[in-house]
Amino acid sequence: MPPQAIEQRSEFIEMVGLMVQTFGLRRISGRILGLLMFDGTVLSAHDMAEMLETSKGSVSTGLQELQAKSVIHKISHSGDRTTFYELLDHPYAELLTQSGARARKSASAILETLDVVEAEDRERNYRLAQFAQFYVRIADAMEDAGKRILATRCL
Amino acid sequence: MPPQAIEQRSEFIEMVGLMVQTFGLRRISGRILGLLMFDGTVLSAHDMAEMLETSKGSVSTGLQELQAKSVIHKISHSGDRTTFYELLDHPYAELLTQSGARARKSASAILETLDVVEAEDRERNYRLAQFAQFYVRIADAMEDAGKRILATRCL
DNA sequence: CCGTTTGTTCGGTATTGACTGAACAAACTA
DNA sequence: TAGTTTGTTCAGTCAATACCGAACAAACGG
Repeated sequence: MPPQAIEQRSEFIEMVGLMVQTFGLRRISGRILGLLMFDGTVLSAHDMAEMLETSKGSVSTGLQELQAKSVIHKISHSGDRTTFYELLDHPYAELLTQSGARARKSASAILETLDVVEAEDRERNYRLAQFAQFYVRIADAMEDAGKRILATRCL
Repeated sequence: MPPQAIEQRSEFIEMVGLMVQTFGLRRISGRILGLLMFDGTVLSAHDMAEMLETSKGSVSTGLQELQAKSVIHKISHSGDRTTFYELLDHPYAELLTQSGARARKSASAILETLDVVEAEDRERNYRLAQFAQFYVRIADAMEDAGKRILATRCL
């Protein structure tokens, strides 16, 4: 790989590391994701730690996080004690689904307050309901986006 | 206000404080937002600091943040040196628009990498394009949700 | 002008949480 | 069984950053 390409790869990996933080993922998880996306290979935790110049511990927790979010999964070959990891087919749809679920949870938490509070203040009821609606909209939007990604992917 | 209601109010305020962190807002900003939503009143920075039992400095930066996000705006009455703040009519739509814009920026950053990298690796091109698509979908979804909120609000 | 009230700025502090690395565990080979 | 490779856990460290509060600024009344 020419030095310029190495630079591009490393920049991409770092960029993904920063970007995924929006979804509550660690930077290390994003860097692993970036590595897998850029190289398109199946990799062991050991190799990742070397390639990303980081500790095995960080990689281990990052891999756990990415598995919990259904972004990657394990692969094992018979006669080889190493476990490898690769990107799943629909890595992003799952992220969206989970973000949507979180938003829906926020919405119901607000509605719960609305239930508990005395109903006499109409304006407050309206404000809280609107706020809950806000989160419902986000949840819907996330789930829709997830479905759309699945749909286009299957073409 | 009965002690139970005070407890409910305070719980709601703290909850909003935590929830808005998803949007990259400070906790203090969310607490201010929660206060304005629950009470529905126009408040000065001084009063907020007292009510939230926090420093004036924190409130000041929180108010700046909320103004930057177009969630609240200043109000001044003639013959009164105090500046008050109140919720805007469409506080959440703007948050969504801005989140959408950020997602769109991520998408174009990925596409930029796609441009720079040698085009020979078809599979990589596909993976990166899919990743960019992911962010485009999110951006679209956020903007749609924003528009829908504006639409329902105007009924 | 001085005192008072209101609000901002900014250096210092405290807290959160991601990362490290060493110790441990597990799985395989010789 | 000892040795090697691979991976996880967890206590400790470090860095990022939200918050505090003191000093400052601005706006007004007396």
